[in-house]
Amino acid sequence: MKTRDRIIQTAIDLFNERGMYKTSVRDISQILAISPGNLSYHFSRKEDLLTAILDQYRQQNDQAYTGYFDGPPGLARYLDLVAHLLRNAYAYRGVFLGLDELRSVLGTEYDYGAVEQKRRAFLEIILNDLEMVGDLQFVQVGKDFIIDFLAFFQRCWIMEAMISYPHLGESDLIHRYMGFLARQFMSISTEQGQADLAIWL
Amino acid sequence: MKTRDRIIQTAIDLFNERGMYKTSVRDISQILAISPGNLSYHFSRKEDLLTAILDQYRQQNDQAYTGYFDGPPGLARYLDLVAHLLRNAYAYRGVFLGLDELRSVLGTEYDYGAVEQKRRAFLEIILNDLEMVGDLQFVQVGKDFIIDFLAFFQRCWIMEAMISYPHLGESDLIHRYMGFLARQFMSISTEQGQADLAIWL
DNA sequence: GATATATTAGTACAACGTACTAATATTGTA
DNA sequence: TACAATATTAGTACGTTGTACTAATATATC
Repeated sequence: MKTRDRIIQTAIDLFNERGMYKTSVRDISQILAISPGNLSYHFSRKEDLLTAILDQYRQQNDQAYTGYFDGPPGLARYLDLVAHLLRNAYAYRGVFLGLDELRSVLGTEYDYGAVEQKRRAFLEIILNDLEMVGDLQFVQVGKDFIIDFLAFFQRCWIMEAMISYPHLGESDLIHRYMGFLARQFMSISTEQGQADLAIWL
Repeated sequence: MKTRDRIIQTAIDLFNERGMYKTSVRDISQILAISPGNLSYHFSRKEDLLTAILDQYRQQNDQAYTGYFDGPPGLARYLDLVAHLLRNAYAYRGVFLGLDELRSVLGTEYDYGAVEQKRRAFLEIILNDLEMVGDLQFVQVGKDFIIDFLAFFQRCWIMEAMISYPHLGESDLIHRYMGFLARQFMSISTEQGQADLAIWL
């Protein structure tokens, strides 16, 4: 394993354990038994390390999405996708709690408006498909609202989870928040779709 | 105005402008034209300053709640309360983005589980009242889910707002997120209640 | 096998949070 | 008013942080 990748992995671990602002670059280099200068060579700024971690996270998220789009649409498969995304976010939870530092990275490195647009476009396609196959119906609650809700939910659940339920482990959190999501979907599911919600309720 | 209060106010301003982790105690003391040692006298740790700011925030929030409970229950009045809470959170937005540092303060200084319980108890009372006066009905969507939703929404909206819509000002954000909330309430509002939602849609 | 490049260690520096001491203001009491 | 006790202030010092820099070593390329 290359030093660069070992740095990233160690950083993720420490961020999850202690939080970002309580993890120094010297902590990371000490655990890896390399010099601070070495780490500084691979990531001259701490923000560069953050960017690399975010890239890795996004890549894994994208894989999950393409995996979903490779198969037939269906509420059960979509919920599995979301659960996958939640697990992925949990694996990087330490980074998302560093919102403050994250923001300055996002502001400079990423065109966040574009990312947001892309995410919403995906959601619209998915919801349209689920409507088409007869799992969802948007009569009482509008599609636009559900898109807003899902974007909000996927962005923020991990922060609320770490603040409100810091004692819970991964599986408990996934169960709780998937249950929350499933209850929202109750309001827009057909009888056929509600069968897929059952396992999360 | 006492030095202690001036420090708090300046800190809030700088946190909102630059973010917490880009605001040093020396920045604050320089703006106030006092020595770092003076600031260190009032708040020996930066976390103490954070705690003081959070106390002030909570106090203003509590006032808003008691103001609501002093009057008759009603969906319109409740939405005004929420809008008030959102505006208050916006005023302290810089602090909430410092989630990482915030968490270590919350973990030590506050019994956050208790705060959470209290908030949910308030929400339950409010929703019961609104059901009683005939503004809400929980047929399609359960009351427990709405409580989860509101707790989630109130905790996290400001973070999503600062990430996704950093260019928007206070009134635009309030309008957007109150609209979001109102659309969720559509699913649980009676015809009578829907009249109160109109101004936020 | 020589040269160029990539990687590493070691160190230095400014800025940070914070602790400490000495000086000055303010307050309470006779 | 005068004096003691306390509260507040300024100034400074210390260890840690992110980061930049140089010199040394490993690896790759021809």
